[in-house]
Amino acid sequence: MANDQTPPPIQVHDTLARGVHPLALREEGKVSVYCCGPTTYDVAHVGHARAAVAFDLLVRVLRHRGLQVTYVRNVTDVDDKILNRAKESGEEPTALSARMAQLYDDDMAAIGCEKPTHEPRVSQTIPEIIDVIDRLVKNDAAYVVPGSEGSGGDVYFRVRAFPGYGKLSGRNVDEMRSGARIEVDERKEDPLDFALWKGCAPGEWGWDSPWGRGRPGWHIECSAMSAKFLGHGFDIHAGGMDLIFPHHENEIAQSEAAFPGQGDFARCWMHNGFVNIDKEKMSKSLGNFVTVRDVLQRNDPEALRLFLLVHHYRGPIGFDVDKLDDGRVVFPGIDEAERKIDYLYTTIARLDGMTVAIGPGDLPKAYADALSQVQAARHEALASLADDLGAANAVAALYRVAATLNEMLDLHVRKKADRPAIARVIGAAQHALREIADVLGILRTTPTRYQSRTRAQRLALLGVSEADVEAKVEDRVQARKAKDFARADAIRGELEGMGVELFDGPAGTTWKVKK
RNA sequence: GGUGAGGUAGCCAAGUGGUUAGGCAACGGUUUGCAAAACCGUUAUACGCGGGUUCGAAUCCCGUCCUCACCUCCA
Repeated sequence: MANDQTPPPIQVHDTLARGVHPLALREEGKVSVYCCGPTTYDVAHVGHARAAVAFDLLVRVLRHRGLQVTYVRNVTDVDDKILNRAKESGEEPTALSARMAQLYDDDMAAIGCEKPTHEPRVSQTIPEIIDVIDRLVKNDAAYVVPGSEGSGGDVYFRVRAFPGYGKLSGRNVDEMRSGARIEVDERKEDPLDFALWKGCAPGEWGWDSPWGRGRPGWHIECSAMSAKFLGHGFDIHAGGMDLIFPHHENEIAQSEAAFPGQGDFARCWMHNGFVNIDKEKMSKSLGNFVTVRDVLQRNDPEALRLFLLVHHYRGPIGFDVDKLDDGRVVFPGIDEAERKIDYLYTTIARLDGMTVAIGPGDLPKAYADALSQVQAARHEALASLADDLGAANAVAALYRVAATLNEMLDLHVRKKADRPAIARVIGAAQHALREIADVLGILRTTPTRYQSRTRAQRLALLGVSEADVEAKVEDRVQARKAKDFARADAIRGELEGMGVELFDGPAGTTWKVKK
């Protein structure tokens, strides 16, 4: 069982079908994924990072299993929030959204998210959007409300004319009506109807359309973009739980009404949970958000990614923010994750210069056991990921592999006679470690680079210079040579007070900054 | 009011019927001039509460309490 090399089939939670089900693909060997990306009016916060990491993980797991993935993540670069923000600062809306889109890309790349296959923008999809709206109008699923005083007209979706409305979010239109607190727009036939196209004045930010100048409504872009790059009936549609209603519900209505008789818009719907601060959802409107940039100023990007990965993507994450006595802000959860990243890179660094071996043949029992534990850990990691992206178990398995690796590296020093066997176990463990880390999207650089970048960051945060530390370390080396241990310990104590830890190894003294 | 998510040891966090998840913290050991790191071991008889089903429940059923989210923009 533990030696079974093939992980079980992938299954994921489907909001529409309510539950975890095996992935049933439209086309064998290929997966189409559409994920709702950001509205680019501001920099990304940890909640955005979570969504991106969750579905980057999905794509990595799918690809690891040999599936050919087309991954589309849109950029909403046309929106009233962008327009309003731009008005405040005097920046052109297009310039603002282009700038924010770039920052988003940079942030997501920093935390190990691969670039999607396509990153379409609303501003570059206007003809397709107009085409979908046009179909809806022709199908009588939408209606036009002419504009006044030279402004373009509006187009609204006729919600009650779409029988399946509410199937994703579990709502029914009649119950919603009583609970709705929407300001009633006189021009709509029904309060539930939503805008596909919003007319604007001739000079305003907008595009020409059959209904006059205007901008697309919020939901229509995803219908147009997914159709453009993936076609109707693609495999997985992903996004945050807050998008289930109304955004995703409306996408379904639009797309299925625009392409009647062509089946479901998307086969499976995956939604990630929220990041909370003090039990409340992190969000722009509440003002309780921490940006990705805030975190990366204090922590390594891989620490943020690991922190996100050890929480199951559908559950809530509590994001802790602590203020130290000296006023410094820290993120304890991210710090802990960073110490684990330290551990993993330190383990990998020990492999440097090590000769490993792979291949068949009998091993002494202790080493055969270690080898099968490594294989079991690998299998568990992949099996857990296949079961609705159980990354936490994969990380736990990764720690176990690293522990075995360290154990073997210790033994390698002590038991020279066993080195051939040890090299075999190390070879297998190294392989498993790499494979699991790659699927998770962590440990993406070399230990040397990781250590130098984190050292620089930590020293900068402490306001301590590297030269200063080096000088003290050198003093202590001299003291130890002279067997003046009292002085050596005093220097060590002093460095410790600064946040610097020392390690007296066989090759000399090395140091690192504590996290 | 409707819909959904969640309540697991000091803390974080997996687990959805039956042998230890894992991490942090703590303690002991190997190692070390002493430490640190690494490894090994120990520790908590944990599952919001009350019933029920079962040989057996954190896990299924019924009820109940609490937290959060969505129903308006939101990852």
